[in-house]
Amino acid sequence: MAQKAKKGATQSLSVGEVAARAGVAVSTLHFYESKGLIESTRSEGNQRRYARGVLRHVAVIKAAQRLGIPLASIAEALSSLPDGRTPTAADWKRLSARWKAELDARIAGLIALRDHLDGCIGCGCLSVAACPLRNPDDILAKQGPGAHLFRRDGS
Amino acid sequence: MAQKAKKGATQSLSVGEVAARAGVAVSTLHFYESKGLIESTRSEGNQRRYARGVLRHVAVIKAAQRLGIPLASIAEALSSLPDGRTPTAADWKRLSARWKAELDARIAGLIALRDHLDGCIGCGCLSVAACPLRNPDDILAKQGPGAHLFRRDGS
DNA sequence: CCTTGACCTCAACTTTACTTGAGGTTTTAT
DNA sequence: ATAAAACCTCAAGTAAAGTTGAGGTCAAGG
Repeated sequence: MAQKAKKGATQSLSVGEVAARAGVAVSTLHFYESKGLIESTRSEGNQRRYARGVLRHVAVIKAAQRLGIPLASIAEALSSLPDGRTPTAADWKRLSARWKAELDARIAGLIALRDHLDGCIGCGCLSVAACPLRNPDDILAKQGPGAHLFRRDGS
Repeated sequence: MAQKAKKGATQSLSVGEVAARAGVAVSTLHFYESKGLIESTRSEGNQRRYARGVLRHVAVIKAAQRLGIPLASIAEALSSLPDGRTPTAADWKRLSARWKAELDARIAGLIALRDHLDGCIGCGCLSVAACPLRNPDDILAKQGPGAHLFRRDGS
């Protein structure tokens, strides 16, 4: 549990330190790196060393995930940052605004779905062609949840 | 594509007919059956035969899925019906009311998340300990989305 | 020195919800 | 009667987001 304090040289962080401070597992950091979400340099002994900024980087990733954004989309968004730099406040503002729009859309979809459900509770027809709860061609499918709750594509 | 009209004897449906009418793939019906979500009898030649009610059964499953309910929960809910009978309007009313509550909770969680996001867009701190967007211990995590967007457990 | 604890790689496993394919049988239509 | 369409089973593949394990290396304290 307790992370042993390394010597003062905290200019770069080890994977364990990042994991502890960012609140994720070491394996997750490995995984993120394999997906191009974060970067690291290596020590002489081939161990990962991270710049302090990686903590913020991970923070952005986790925040986006809580918004329901798939990692692939997050990776894409982060790759739009110059030099793969650590997201600045301005970057975060831009990214979060973009993701907020998706969140809004999802909320709207769920609310529409709920409204239909209210009607369908009394109705009970569930017709493939006519029931808005069933019909995937109506507005709900345009932005709503479903089997593909959080669509991976940008369509 | 076009489903050839079978002879008048539509007392029981073949898997292809059910697939066409319910709007799902044949493989999906096999899969649902393997999960105990639907049932079938067999013809002399070992082919699946479904009662008409299976269409409604599939309708309920699909509707629940659109609400974001995982198949395992749907299976559990359906198994609470006497004899695994086809859901009646009353059954659907009960089930959909239950699922509506989950939907409401999810919407509330997303809205709370959005509100926090609004604040965080200007803030940008994303502190692991203090930022509500990051902190999994706050109210959002109690009912909200996240990595585990639609929780599988009943907790 | 030498034992831990932290780290390394790579492969395989987990879950959900299905789809795809191979190899073989049944039904239906002509 | 026969050919085509539909069906059968079972195994394996897919995608997302990681986790777990095996086998081996690195670093720091006593």
